[in-house]
Formats: sequence, C-alpha cells, structure tokens
Amino acid sequence: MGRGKIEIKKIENATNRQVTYSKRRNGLFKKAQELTVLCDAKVSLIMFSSTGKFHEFLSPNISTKGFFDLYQKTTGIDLWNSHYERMEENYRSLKEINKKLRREIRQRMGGDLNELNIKELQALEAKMDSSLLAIRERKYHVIKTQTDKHKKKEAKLDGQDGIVETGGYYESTMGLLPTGASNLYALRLYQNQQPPLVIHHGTNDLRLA
Amino acid sequence: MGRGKIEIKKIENATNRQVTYSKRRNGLFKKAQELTVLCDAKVSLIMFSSTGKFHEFLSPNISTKGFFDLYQKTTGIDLWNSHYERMEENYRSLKEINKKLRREIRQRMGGDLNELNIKELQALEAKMDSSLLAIRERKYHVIKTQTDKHKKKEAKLDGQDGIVETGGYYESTMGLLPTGASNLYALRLYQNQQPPLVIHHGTNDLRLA
DNA sequence: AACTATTTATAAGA
DNA sequence: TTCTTATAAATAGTT
Repeated sequence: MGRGKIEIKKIENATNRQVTYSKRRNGLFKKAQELTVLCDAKVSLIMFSSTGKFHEFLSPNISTKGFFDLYQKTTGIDLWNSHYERMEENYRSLKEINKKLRREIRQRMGGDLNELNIKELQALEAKMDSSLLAIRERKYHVIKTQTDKHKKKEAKLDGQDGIVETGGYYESTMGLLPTGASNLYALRLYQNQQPPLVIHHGTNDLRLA
Repeated sequence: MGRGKIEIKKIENATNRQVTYSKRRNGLFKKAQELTVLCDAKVSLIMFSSTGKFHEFLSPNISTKGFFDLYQKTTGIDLWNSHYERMEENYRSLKEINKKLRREIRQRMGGDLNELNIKELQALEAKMDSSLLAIRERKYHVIKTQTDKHKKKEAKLDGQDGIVETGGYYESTMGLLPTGASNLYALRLYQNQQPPLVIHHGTNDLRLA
C-alpha cells in the first residue's frame, strides 16, 4: 500500500528498514488501540526492533501483570507460575514451622510456660530432665577425654571457638545471601529441598526428619 | 476503510462486534507477521476478545518464555521478578534458620552433643538447669492454682488438650496449606513477614525477635 | 517529517 | 461464517 507493491521479506537497507519499522509499528499500535475500543478486547502488543529497541502497547483496561496472569490462565502454559506457587506454599509452611520451632525453644528455655497445662508441663519437665542428664554425661565424657589427653600430651586445651563461631554463622547467614539468583537456580533449589519436618507427639518424642 | 467510515467506539451489537473482532484480529496478525519479516523484529501479540477467546501471535524466531525474559531485561520492569527473588532469598534464609533451630532443639534434648566443646556444654547445662527450674516453678504454680480452684468449686480439672492439640496442629500445618494462592496475596504475605530471627550469642541468651 | 500515488484493510451487504 | 466490493486507511517511495 504505497507507491509500489513490496515483497514481504527482510528489508536489507538498514535505514529503510528502520523507517518502515517505525511507520508500521505506529500502524500496528493504532490498529491494536482501535480493536481494543471497538471490540472491547484486551490486547498486549510488544515488539523489539532489529536494533533492540522496545515498544509496547497494552489495553488500558488491564495491567501487564493482569494480562500475564490472564494469559497463563487461558493458555494453561506454565512458564513459572506453578513453581512459584509451590515455592510460595513451601515458604508459608516453613514460616509456620519456624514459628513453632521458636516457641519450642522458648519453652525449653523456660519462657512462654503459661501457655502450657499441667500435663504438658510435666512432659516438658521430664524431657528437660533427661536432656540435662544426657548433657551432663556428655560433659563428663568430654572432660574425662580431655583430661586424659592432657595427662598424656601435657598439651593445652584447644577449641575455644565453638559458640562464638556459631553466632557468627547465624548472622552471616542472615545478611549475606546472594541476590539475583536465576530462576533456574531457584528451581533446582526447590527440587533439592529437604523433606518436611515431622514431629510425633503421640510418643512424646520430637524427631527431626 | 470500508463501505462507510466508522467511529472508534465500542460496537454495541454483539454479533457485529464479534465479526469485526475476527476481521481486525486477522488484519493485526497479518501486519505483525509482515513487520516481523520486513524489519527483522520480534513481536508478541496477545489478545482476548470480550467473550474471553484467546489468540496469540509470536515471532517465529523466539519462544514465549524467551520473549518474556527479553521483555523484562529490556524494560527493567519488575512485574514479579524482584519479588520472586526476594522471596527465594527469604526462602533460603528460612530454611537455614530452620536447620539451626532444629539443631538447637536437638541439642537441648540431649542429641548432637558431640558437636559441642566443654565450654558450650557447660553453658547449655546451666541454661537447661535454670529452664528446668522455671518449668518446675510454673508447674507448681499451676498445680497450686488448680488445687485451689478444685477446693473452691469442687470442679474437675479441665484442659487436657494441650500437647495432643499441638501435635495435630503441626501436622495440619504441613499438609493442608491452601494451593493456588494469588500472587497478590503472596506479595502481601511477604510484606507482612516477621523480622528476621536474631540470636545473640555474645551475651549467651537466645532472643527471638 | 511531509506528501501522495497506490496498495491494503475492512464495513456493509449478500 | 465466508465472499464481495465500495470505500477508508495505511504506507512505499519521493521530496
């Protein structure tokens, strides 16, 4: 539609190509706009020129995000959504577990005890008792071992870095996670996730699966 | 461009609108196709009719996923990606914290003790001791209160549901999370997230922020 | 960026 | 829907 008919194949002259791109792009956008209005349709039109320039048209009655969601819902094409939702679910689950683990610890430290009834208190007391026993046994064992070592080698005790190191580890874990990990990486991360924590209260023991 | 000029406003007659949609859709696709070839451009054209019917054109030289990635890369528009990445980051962080919380609990229960040195063992023992004391105190307090109540009212003890209920809660939390939550919900979820767990080892107390 | 001769798209009718 | 065709609109090549 012009002074002469043209064949539909790549325009080799770069300048010409750019001009035609510009003209036809506007034409396309206008048509998209008209279709939106005339037919009450939702249209998304995105284009990149051969030089990488970007232009976009989107019906005013919808957001890009909404359009994308609609696209997925309609096509059933799953680019990332199901993964995303599973991750979201897992995220919530982890948060919930975390909350409970924290409460567990708090109670074991003697806090939040007014949330517990007698039966629970007794169970907790018993557990703590046996735990304390195990800790003492272990302590004596370590002391004995080290004392033996000491006697044998006349060497100093080493290993003073335990708790402090652990503290540092906690903090670095919090703040220094890498950003900008790719989605593919996330997918792998998800697939390698550890199995869920299962806590058996029936037998009154706490197993960490 | 037809037998008569038309005004660009919504076509009220549904049949007419449908016909026009169909015709103009084809026109748009043809133009998009031509632009792709003539100008060596990448074009994505997606449309939904007012009746919800879906049609799409995509340049043959790219995939939908690739197009979307290109879109994001070029525009820098952050539909979900930064949210997604932050969530991913948080997810990893939570997993890490979870792991540590579990270890914390295991140790408080008398397990994994061989990871600790004497100093740590002594600190743990002391904490456990004072916790046990607090638990016992609380237990006696509850017993006394309930005994008093009992004497006053001649009523039975209630509240037998503590541990069992908690166990059930754990399990339901694991398996019965809702699926298909919307992304918007996820965003809110993220924004409402609790602040990170901070554990101070320097002062040898464990605070849960 | 304009102009304009042509080609192309399409509104209305069948 | 699909075809037809008169007419509106888009645009290729030119300035």
